[in-house]
Amino acid sequence: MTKVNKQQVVDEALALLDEVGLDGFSTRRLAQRLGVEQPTLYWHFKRKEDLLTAMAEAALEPLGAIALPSPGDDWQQWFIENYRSFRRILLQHRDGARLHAGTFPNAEGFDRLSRKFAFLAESGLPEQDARLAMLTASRFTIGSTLEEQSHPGAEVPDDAPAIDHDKAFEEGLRLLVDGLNRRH
Amino acid sequence: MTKVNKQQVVDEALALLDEVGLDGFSTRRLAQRLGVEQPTLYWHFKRKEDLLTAMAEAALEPLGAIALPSPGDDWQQWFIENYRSFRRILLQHRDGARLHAGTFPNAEGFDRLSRKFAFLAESGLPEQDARLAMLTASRFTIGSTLEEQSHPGAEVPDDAPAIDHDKAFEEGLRLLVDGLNRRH
DNA sequence: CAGCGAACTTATCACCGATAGAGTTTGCAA
DNA sequence: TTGCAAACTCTATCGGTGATAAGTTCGCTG
Repeated sequence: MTKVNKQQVVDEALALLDEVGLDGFSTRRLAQRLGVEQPTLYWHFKRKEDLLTAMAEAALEPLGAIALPSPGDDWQQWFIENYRSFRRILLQHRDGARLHAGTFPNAEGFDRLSRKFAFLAESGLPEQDARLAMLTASRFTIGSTLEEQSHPGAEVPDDAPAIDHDKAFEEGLRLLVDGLNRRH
Repeated sequence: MTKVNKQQVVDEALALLDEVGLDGFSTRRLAQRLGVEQPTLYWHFKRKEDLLTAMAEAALEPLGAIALPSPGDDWQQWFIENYRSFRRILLQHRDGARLHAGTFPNAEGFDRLSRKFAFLAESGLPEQDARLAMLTASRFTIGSTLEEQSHPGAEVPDDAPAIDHDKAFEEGLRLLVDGLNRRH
């Protein structure tokens, strides 16, 4: 009788996700990986969705290890680097964007969010602009990573515009910052 | 033996989608709605995913009815109105953003896309900026609508920042245009 | 009428998320 | 040390899902 705890379940779940993708992800496969019968998972998580939520939070955890901005920092540089990190973390796991999309920030994430907002405000940005920029950049990032992780199979049908995702994202962020700059 | 054609299937499928959402959408429910047995659908579409693709294209069809820009038009106004329309169409159906995400533009959509791009270029925007702006706005729109259509059930947990989606989208677009303007 | 293909049916598969309820292990208290 | 309760896992089973195979009917064309 192998015993597992929540943390093990979530860790193994993310590993399974990387192997089979979100569509191939099932409680049965996960249970097999853990050397446990499938209904066992339902003791740890009431519904599959709860497990997915825990996975999404765990996947986003590296974001907590990134230093928050300090009052002296250059806000533009920080802004870009912040969403660059966000993107990198979403891309860390297969279907990471889909997994994350439609998730509420937990209490900790909320706190970090308000601190970032305060930093931008202290850097001279009007509150409204700061809030807007963060929301816009966040949605842009999610939209970008989501598209980037879609259709990883079927190659672009021949005509192939072949987007350079890294470049497109960097320049998109730059465009947002330019917009902020125009408003001084 | 009721007979159905592809168009009927897609139409009824979109109606069903609006009722039950993408997660509740099954071939059995759709078949019942059409007065037909479930495997019948597999004569019209080889896989469920093919049906979903057809649905996504049909849902986007109203976009084809929107006039393309004319050489004399104001590019800023057109740009904003274009993505405003895109958003409105994605919001037209329940889970419309999820349905659309990860879809390739078909030949017709591709043609329209290149015409829009040409219009921006003729309006004086550098090609690179035009391409970048369209890509960025598109991903921002998808990210926004996706978030907007998520968690339509569970109310924001109490602290409720209560985002005004319309306003957030409009201002996000404006920010992008401002960024373009800063580059003249 | 004969025949042929398009459209639909019945039957069935393997898999999925989820629940019920009984069994086992663990830790702590009497 | 015994005993009990909580933590954890098991077996068995449910209804639902996407998909396939093989047979049947419809409608047109020769």
